[in-house]
Amino acid sequence: MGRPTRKDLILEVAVRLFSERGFHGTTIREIAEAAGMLSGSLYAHIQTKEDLLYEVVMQAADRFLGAIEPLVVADLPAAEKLRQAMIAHVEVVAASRAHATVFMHEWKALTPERRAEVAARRKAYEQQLGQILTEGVRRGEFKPLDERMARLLILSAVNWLYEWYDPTGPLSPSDVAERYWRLVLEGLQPRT
Amino acid sequence: MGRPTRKDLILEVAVRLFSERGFHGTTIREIAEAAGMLSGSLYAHIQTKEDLLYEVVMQAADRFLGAIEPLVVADLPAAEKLRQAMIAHVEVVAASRAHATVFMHEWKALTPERRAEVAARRKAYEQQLGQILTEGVRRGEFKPLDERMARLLILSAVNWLYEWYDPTGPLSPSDVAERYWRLVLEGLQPRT
DNA sequence: TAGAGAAACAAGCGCCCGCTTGGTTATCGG
DNA sequence: CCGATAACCAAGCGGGCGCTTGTTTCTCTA
Repeated sequence: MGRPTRKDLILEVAVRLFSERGFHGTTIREIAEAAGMLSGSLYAHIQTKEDLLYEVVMQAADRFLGAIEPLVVADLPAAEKLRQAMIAHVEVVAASRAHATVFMHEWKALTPERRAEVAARRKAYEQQLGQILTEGVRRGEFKPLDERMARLLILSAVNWLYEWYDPTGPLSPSDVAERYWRLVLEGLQPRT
Repeated sequence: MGRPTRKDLILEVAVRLFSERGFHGTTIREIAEAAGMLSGSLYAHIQTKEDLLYEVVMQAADRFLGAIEPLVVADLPAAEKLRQAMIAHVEVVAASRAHATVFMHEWKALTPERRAEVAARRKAYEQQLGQILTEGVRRGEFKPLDERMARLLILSAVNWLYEWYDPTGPLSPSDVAERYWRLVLEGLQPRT
């Protein structure tokens, strides 16, 4: 964790531009200019443009996975695990919204091998979430439910955050997560 | 109506390629080849590459809006309106998954004027959904709730469909919509 | 303060981009 | 079977793309 290197600066600039214009919509010259240099100078720090995308996407994957992994094995009720997992996820989006955007939108621009690598991380994340749900059903904390659809509903909610969540707005990450969590647990219907 | 024109063929090819590789990741020459002609021949039918994107995105917007609009004014309970709106939305995704993908991913590649036009359609759609929710709360069909967050939860679920839903799989559009609808209405928790 | 290593520049290569132009072919009603 | 019209081809323009090469400038330490 030393002070930021030039590479860090370039990655920071790249993730911002990729999130705004997409990978194919961003040129090496634009990245270089935003980093305060000419395009050729970039290549003292990177190999290819796609390497930049790969590093950004893997950084994002690590942040999301790192947020949920310690929770799954914790000794907590499933509903509480779910709550904390959602908070952690929103916090990652809040702290790295550009990363989240690139992670969701641009990973398909990677080469097949790297795309497969990212797909594996995605799957791992989904399985962690699925595990919380399965455990909750087994413990009787959740009703018997369509585990896949419930997982997809929650995943959709958190994966869509990058489209609208503004961390400078009135809702903190835990506000958002708590509200989603309540909605998902209790539903829209009044208790009869 | 009438039989498909060359323009229709080109749009069909374009939406497929845009959905697979993105707008900036697709070249005019690729579209032309997939349509069985050379790149110059395309320009007998279109003005610019971006016009193609615009037409595709507006087609998608019209399909989604056309699916929800007749429902909002119908004389039905709010929960039933919501159910039918979700079914209609999933059916649009099932029938036009490539359109849905381009609509969600590529509209930011449009010029500012056209992007604003699309944003207005999106907002209109969200307002229709919000209206159903507000009405449901007023009628006592839904508990008093955070209307914005409930709207975002449902929107996230249906807007994420293009990422995973396979219309050739075992779940029909109404299967998917019904399951989401039940989850959203009833929540994960067992009735105590 | 000399010199090494990191960082950036200047210039440009080969390629593909979106798009244009001028001419050729296929189709079909009269 | 002629002529109009739509559809397409062949060729290529100007420009921007990702990336390379050879040189210069900056910065820190010995």
